[in-house]
Amino acid sequence: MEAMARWQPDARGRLEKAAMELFEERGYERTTVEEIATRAGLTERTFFRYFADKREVLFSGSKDLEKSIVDRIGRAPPRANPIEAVAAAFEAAGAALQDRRDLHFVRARYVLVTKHSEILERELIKLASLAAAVTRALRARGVSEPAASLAAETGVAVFKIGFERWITGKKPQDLAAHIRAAVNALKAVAAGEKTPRVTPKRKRTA
Amino acid sequence: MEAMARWQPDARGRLEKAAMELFEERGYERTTVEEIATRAGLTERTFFRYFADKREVLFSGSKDLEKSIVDRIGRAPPRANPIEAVAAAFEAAGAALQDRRDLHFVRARYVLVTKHSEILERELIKLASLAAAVTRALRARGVSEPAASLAAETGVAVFKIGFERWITGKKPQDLAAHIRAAVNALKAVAAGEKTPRVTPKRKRTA
DNA sequence: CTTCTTGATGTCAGCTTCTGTCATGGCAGT
DNA sequence: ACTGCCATGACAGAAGCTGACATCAAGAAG
Repeated sequence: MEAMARWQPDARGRLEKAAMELFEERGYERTTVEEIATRAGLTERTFFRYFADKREVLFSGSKDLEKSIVDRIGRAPPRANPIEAVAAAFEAAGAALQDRRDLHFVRARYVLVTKHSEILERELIKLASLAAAVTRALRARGVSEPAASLAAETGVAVFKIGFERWITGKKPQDLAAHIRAAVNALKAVAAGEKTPRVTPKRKRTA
Repeated sequence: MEAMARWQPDARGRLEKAAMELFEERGYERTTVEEIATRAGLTERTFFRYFADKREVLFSGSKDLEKSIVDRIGRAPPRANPIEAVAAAFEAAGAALQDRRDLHFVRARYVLVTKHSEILERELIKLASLAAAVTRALRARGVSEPAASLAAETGVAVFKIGFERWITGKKPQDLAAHIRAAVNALKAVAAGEKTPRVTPKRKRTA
């Protein structure tokens, strides 16, 4: 018989799993860190050794995403223009995300982000950190400022919008395709394309 | 003699002033809400009646900024293309900000935002809310999605970058000019301009 | 003038998040 | 067997934030 290890393995993973379960069962705000830790067979104190705060338990994937994107920018053809390099990197990262992550998890997490501004704040700062990393990657390729920052920021914007349209979309289209579409729309907008005539939305009554 | 009013006027303003003073004197983290309230001649509980949380005391101006920008988009010439309308609105708002706000305050606040990720998070969600408002304003003018969102997001990106370059700049140039420059750079980048050859930054040693 | 209502503030108890500090006890290397 | 390591636990406490109720001057209503 295997000797009992002193501790169950993968404390971090157990905490993440327990957290998502409880957030889905009771909602984010009505789940305390103590409950998460207990379900994972640990204590509150240990939770805070793995995660800087309660929200952080939802963001274990963000380092991978950043690394994947930065790496792809580093490997882009030497004289590709910044927008193309960034667009291709985000598109590929989108495809990877779609492949690797459970769709149920991605949806549940998206609901949490949209429903709780506390979590949205964290999401936004992760995206800002991603933009900063992309900026550095572009600078390393010789792109000057402010072009590097602008390409990075617009890349993130395109990713956000593509992701949102993908996850809320009725037909299960490809995330990468949504991102590509957003890039193309951005180019058209930035080129000063005339506003297509469309029925204006009714103004809200103040 | 004037009868003493029961309460000193402008509790909110006193709280904001006390907060900025203490943040400059001791730093953000080492200032408690109780200290802020006491300096303003109030109690902690009253602070939380005026501000949803400790960070919010630094963001009284954000509603004005949003309103100013949305209004200007609403008043742009009827068939202006989205990017131009957005760019003009942000440029004008930048000029207004520069006119109306004390430079010392703007700088001190900028330092706080860059130094404390907690505050940066709040700043970013305010900018996201601004982008959402700009999107709605464009939609009301008949701009379709995703063009409206993209124009709004890039507008915010341009504002951020213009602001940053203005506030950290050596020569006290115009904020509006920085924003205008960022818009132009963005157009060039989005048009797929060739990377200008520039000395690449040294890579960080991992 | 008296009474009533209102609204900004105070008081207090309590929860949750997050941190510092020290204790515990298997496990690995010697 | 000894020893140091290190993931975890235990505990106390600060700070942020909330709900409930009390206070009390300033008008409004009568």
